[in-house]
Amino acid sequence: MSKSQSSVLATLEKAGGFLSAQQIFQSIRKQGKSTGLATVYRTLQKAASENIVDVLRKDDGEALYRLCDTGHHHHLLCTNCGKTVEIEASAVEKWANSVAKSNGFKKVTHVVELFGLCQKC
Amino acid sequence: MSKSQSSVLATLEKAGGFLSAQQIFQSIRKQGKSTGLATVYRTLQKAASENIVDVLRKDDGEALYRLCDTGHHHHLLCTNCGKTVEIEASAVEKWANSVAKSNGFKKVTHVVELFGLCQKC
DNA sequence: AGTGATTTTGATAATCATTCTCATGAGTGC
DNA sequence: GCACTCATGAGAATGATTATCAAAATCACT
Repeated sequence: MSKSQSSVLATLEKAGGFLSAQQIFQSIRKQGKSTGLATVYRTLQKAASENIVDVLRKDDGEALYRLCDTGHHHHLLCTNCGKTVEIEASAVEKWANSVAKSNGFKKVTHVVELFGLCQKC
Repeated sequence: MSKSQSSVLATLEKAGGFLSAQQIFQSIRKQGKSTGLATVYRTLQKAASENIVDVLRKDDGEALYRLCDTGHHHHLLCTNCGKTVEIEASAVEKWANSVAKSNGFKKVTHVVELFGLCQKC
């Protein structure tokens, strides 16, 4: 892991929540370190494909990233306060794959997100 | 409702599934009708704010739209040709509700969509 | 129908996140 | 030091979405 790449992950770790690629880029620059957007995106892509970070999208389509060391999972998001709960859903994974297979689809990905109001809200 | 606007909704109705704004635009043009991207987006935005259409986003951030007064179900969508298969998923419904309840969430809705390449593509 | 006012349209330009390109630089082994 | 590989990052390219704005359609009223 190169220095540039660990800056990206370190930034995410320090934030402890969701950040956009652009925010990460600016944050690293503000620390005086040299980096480029391409590197940030590359690192994030690789980390996402290795399930090191979680990706989700804001309403306007911008991607947000967060460190997640718990493998593939989904989210339960409070639509009021933004609180998120990570969900284990191996049942859903299996279901998605079998549905895809029985319809002749390949390279299947899935989106499963739950929304609601948490206890406080 | 103007003629242009109903073309957009009619296209969605005929498709019965998710379409991107770009697909809708091209589909209307292929029918020989005159339209512009701006109009398609405007119509879609308004319809979304009035809860006439559902919006969700593919992995790459592109927005997909669907008329949303049809009964609740999910889709398996070909990311290449746009073919959609409707999926019965009562198992997923139950799972979503139980997950929500065990986390103290109320008024839960969910987004479950599968993407992949169909046999032809 | 005529007229002036208001709304809608759609071609085009602008924006913004993301990806691509490629010359440069850093690191590694010999 | 030297050759070689691979990551880097500046800038260009891409693609969806949004803003602009003049022309066209529609409306309200006579």
